[in-house]
Amino acid sequence: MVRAVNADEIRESFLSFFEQRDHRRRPSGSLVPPPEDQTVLLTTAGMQPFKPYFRGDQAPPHPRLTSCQKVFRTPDIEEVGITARHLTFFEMLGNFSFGDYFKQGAVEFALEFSRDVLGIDMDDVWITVFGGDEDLGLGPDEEAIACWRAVGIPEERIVHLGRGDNFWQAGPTGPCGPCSELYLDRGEPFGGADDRPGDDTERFLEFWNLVFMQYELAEDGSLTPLPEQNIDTGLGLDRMAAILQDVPSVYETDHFRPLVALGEELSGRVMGKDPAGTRALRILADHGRGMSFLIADGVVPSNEDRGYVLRRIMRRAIQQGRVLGIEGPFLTKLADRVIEVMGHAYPDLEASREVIHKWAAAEEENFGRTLAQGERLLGEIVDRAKADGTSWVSADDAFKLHDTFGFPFELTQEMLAGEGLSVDDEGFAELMEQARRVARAAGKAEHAGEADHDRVVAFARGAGFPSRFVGYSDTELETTIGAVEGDNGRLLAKLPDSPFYAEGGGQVSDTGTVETDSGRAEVAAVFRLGDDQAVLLDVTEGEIGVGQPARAAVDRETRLATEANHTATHLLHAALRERLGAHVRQAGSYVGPDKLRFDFTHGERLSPEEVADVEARVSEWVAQGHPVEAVLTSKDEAERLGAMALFGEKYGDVVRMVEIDEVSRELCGGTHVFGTGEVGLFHLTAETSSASNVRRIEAVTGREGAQAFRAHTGELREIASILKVPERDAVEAVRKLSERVRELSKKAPKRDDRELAESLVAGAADVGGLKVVTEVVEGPDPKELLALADRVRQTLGDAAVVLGAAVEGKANLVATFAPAVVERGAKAGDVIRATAEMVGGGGGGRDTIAQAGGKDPGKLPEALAVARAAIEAALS
RNA sequence: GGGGCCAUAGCUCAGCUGGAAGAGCGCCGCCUUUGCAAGGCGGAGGUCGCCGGUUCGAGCCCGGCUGGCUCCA
Repeated sequence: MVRAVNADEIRESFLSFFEQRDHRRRPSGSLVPPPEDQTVLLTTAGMQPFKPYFRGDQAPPHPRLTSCQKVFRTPDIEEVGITARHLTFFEMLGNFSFGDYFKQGAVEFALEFSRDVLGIDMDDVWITVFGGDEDLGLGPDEEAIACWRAVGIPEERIVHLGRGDNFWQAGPTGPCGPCSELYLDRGEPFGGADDRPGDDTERFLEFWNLVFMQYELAEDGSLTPLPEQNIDTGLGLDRMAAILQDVPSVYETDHFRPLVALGEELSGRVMGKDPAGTRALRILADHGRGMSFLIADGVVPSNEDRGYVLRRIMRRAIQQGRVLGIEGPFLTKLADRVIEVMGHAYPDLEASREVIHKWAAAEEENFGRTLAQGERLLGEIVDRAKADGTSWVSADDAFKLHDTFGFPFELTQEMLAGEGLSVDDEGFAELMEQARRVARAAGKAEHAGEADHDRVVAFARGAGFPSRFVGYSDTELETTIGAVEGDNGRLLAKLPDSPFYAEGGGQVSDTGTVETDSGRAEVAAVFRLGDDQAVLLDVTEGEIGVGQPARAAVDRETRLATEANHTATHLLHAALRERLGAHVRQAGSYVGPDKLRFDFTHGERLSPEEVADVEARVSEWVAQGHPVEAVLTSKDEAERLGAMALFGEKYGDVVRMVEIDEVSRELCGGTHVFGTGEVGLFHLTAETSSASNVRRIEAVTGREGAQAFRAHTGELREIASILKVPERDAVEAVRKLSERVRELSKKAPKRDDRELAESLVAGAADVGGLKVVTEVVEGPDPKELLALADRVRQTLGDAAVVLGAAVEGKANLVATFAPAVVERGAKAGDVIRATAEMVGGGGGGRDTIAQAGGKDPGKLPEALAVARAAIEAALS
């Protein structure tokens, strides 16, 4: 190797290399994809933020781009720590061409950078190319082969691989193309003499993937050439660092060594000594990075979606910490170490330190509870197994522990081993696979609306002109019907200028009307297509045709209500951050004319005080009448001003920032009122949760708020009038009333049944030396009846007492037998059942005490005669 | 998007085939002790999450709602 290079230098030299070759450098996008991209949970490739450019939805700012992109991949999570190169989180360097240079250019750049900048000996580099595929109807990628040969790679080091390895596609349809990879041959110590790239051995290390996007894959599997050919490449920073630093694994590079060292310091273990410890130390390092970066991008540990991905790596890290024998919490230390190593390259990370600490500590505590519960349950399972004398625990038990209670299987195994027990691993794996299958099958049924969306996109493209949204300033305007297409009795239309807001950023689409000289239509839907849009019209009168001049008008009242809610959403967001802390981040929202719903990251339910404070703060800002203004600015400038970016920041140099003077700045494409005063009455209607660590607030404003206020006032007035107190005293009055009710029911004069009891005692019969009472009494409810029977029996000593009473048209029966009676063969349960039958009911209980009831109180005397007979029969 | 589970005293949880709501810890009072920790005795504390159904009777069975935990996609 020419020289050892640290990872930061590799990153910088890559970006500047391509910058010097007319590529524009772009910062890494968030790990959280923008909301428009529903196809992935997390950013998994360098090209992902550029998807709109690759798809042609949006023009790239420059035909050549280069970036170092944060990516997170979970499919290989099980491999992490076991192999020398698998990671969940890593940085992907890439150069991109949009209709500019193609295979030859990409190959030349890759060669030049590898050889001249990285100093890699090209004699050690092997190339793989797409070798053809019958299903696709494609032969080997001769063009790529020619390119490589042109730069001097000999034929024997160009390996043909199949569709699985060297053909790239993002999904079942869409842009795709062959790819070509660069491998470094590390020689025989790392593998056999016959090994080839693509074999899964350590000898050949893949370090750069060049994707040649040149086809569009249709649903029927056919390929059509793309009008513009694109280049997308990916070079894994950490793998390259391992190569250049001449270390056997990515974990020994300068980006990882300090992280592994932390684990070593905390545990006293050493990487490379034993497989389990090595794996654990590596997992700590990898997951520590992933955790820190995910949280910095606004993800919180949760039971859903990307939050679940985060929770999983956090819990795996905690678990591995236990394997290492680390005492106490350590995730915050791990995060600090990650920030130390990466913070200068990613200032967001440094800025998010406190938030990362908060969630790390919270998750450790949370998982601690889960583990404690699991340990208790497992203890019970162990006790049961020991009592049964088996040495075996069923897969069902272990799976339930994992699936329902979140207790790691690994821990189950370990704890059982400590008790000399074993568990059915295979059965467990099977149950696991079964659960996966079920979940996958269930997930399939989604994506129903996508065909519709595709059709709308096709229509919009076919129209040949974009629709400009002018609704920020104009809600009514003269335009023309640019294009139409029938759609199930409705009309899909495109307006060159449209006042209608298309759903986005949580805000719902506008409603309104479109009128021409020949017809009138209601806007049924507005489709957002990147910066473009299309409207769905319900024609209510006459006809509407292409080319007609038209008047488009937004339903102002609805729009205004929506805008009030949107501005209130920003106020709410600001108030929550102020009151609860900077960890509060928007996690989804709904802004409609009827209400607003705001989801945000926060660990626990809001206390009544917090809710009241937040509500008061928002109302204060409303009353102060702050101006609201939207400004177009650069992303950097917005960031400098401290604007809150929504999750999944959008690319593009120009961003729209909504500024509420002195209160908040947020990047936001929605429409707002001009001043906070227009929000009117802000009223919080609900505080719930939508996933763990995500709270949901619903609120109303303006007219709806006033409506809620009137309703509540009405109710309060009614309460006050019922209580006959002034409104302001209603709460106190209710409190007193409630206390009084409580006192009264407590002190309620217990029926004085002493006399009744005495007379029953006096009337007791003697059956074979035991006292027997079977009587109908007046009045008592079941509880009192029981108390009475108890008193009688206790006075009599060894006695059998059966009492009946009629209450509210029903018969109640109770039997209480002294142990001596039971010993002689009379059981309260049996007697009461026979007795209850007479009154058309049933009953039961224990040998000494039993209850019953029936629907026919008139038959009580006969029933008690039956009881008497039954007791006598049993005792004789 | 799908599955599993939970909700009983301030906390952690028992509660059997439906038949008188419990334990441990915590809290209050008294006793013991030089003090503390601990111990002894006594006590307060409950809408069994909410609504409905089945039943003579529901903490327990059934349905719905709400809240929470958890696994998978």
